[in-house]
Amino acid sequence: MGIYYKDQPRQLVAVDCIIFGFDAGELKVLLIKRDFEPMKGSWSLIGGFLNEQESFRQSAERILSKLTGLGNIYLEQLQAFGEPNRDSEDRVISVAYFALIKIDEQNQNFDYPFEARWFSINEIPELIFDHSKMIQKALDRLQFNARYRPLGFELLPNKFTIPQLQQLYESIYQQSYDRRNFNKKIMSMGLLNKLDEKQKGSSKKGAWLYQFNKEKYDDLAKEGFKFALG
Amino acid sequence: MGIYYKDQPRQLVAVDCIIFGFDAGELKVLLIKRDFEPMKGSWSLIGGFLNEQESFRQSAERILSKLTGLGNIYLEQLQAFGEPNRDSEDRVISVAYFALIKIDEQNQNFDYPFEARWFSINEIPELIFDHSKMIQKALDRLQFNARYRPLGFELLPNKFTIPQLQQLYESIYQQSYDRRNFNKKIMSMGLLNKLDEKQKGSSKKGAWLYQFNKEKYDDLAKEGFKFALG
DNA sequence: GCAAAAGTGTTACGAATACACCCATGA
DNA sequence: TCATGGGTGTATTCGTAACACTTTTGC
Repeated sequence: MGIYYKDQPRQLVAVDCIIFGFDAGELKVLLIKRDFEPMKGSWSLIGGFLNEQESFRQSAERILSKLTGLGNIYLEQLQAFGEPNRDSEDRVISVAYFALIKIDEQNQNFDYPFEARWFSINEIPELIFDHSKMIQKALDRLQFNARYRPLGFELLPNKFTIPQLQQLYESIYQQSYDRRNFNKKIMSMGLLNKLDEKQKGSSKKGAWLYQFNKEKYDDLAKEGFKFALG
Repeated sequence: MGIYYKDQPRQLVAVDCIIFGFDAGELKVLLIKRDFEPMKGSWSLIGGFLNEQESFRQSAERILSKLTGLGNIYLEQLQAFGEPNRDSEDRVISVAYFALIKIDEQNQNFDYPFEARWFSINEIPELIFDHSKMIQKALDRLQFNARYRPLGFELLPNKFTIPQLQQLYESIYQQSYDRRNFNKKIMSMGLLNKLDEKQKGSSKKGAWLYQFNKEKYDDLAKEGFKFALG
């Protein structure tokens, strides 16, 4: 505790998380029904106040891990939101993080007192405060970054098929791509390891499974390789 | 003033500005010798505490306008920095903005009690706290964004020559480009208005002056045009 | 045997690269 | 007249875009 800053104002600081997932061919956002006042019962991003002695990222990880039970999630700071009246109750600065998570059957049991639900990005309900704006900004950032960085793989299961990857990009950019060209492009990067397994279910023929080779990407990136897709 | 958040901790919140400029063929950052404790006399970014009832952007504008006397500057939030011990005195959250300014002869008289100086990005001195990291992040962001958005023009005078624009990109990306190809590329976008004036001084022949046509860019961008340079 | 999704190859076009000479002018 | 930086065109290469048929298999 110092002396030089003692007359400066202090603010409430929160961390809010925009959690993206990909499921059933659609890009989705995880929202909760808020379980505390003000605005209890309204749809909201998940968030919480920053603890003393905790970094923003640690705070985001704590919040995410409490809700989803997952660790090791892709997390990136979006930006800070600080309009003086953004919260109806009192001035609260919010640092927004966006998270990309791999949805699968196992991790759909959220630890939350009220409801927690995935919403397609085309069907976001009305949200409290400036949370809609946060989602919009997060989506802009995801669209901008996923084009030039291999973020998409964070939203797919560890093993995925090319048609899944294509669907993902189509849902991020809300447009469709030619199958042959998409295939050629992603394959020409040499960043996918083909496995000896097929995924059935989505079709009778089944599609080959692949894994993203992060090590290879890191090596190539060091030498100036520029990922581009979408 | 509400009741629901009354037991939450409050933090000191500051805004720091990374000010980029382009001069003498080099990308530069404006730094100050800090005029208050702690770390008085050390090189630092310019910043200040967030006032009550002031947004981050307003705060950044206030800080910038006090130092440079300039308004209407390109400003973009970089991110918030919040490591608990980033400031030696007390916990201070800092929201960093990066600013792109058009350096010219008129605006070199800074209103600052100590020294304020432009440093080439290759010769940044030792800075207080995490300010070096902030500059590094800002530079990464500038490099990433300037490639796909017409940010470069914010660093050039209103009227500029193609060789100046090329030098700017060369200094941002620390590499050189072929004159003919650079020319062709920027011209093919159709975003520059050629003026009927030449700029002498840098050469005997003189180079034609151009202006960036922001309206045209905005129109094209709406229709999906993707700026790419560098 | 047929419906539904997966897989694949070729051609055409446009963008990026590599490269060299002339121009205007001040000294 | 010459040194300095400004301006420009073409050929080649590479990546992107357009396009249709065959394969597998569950029903």
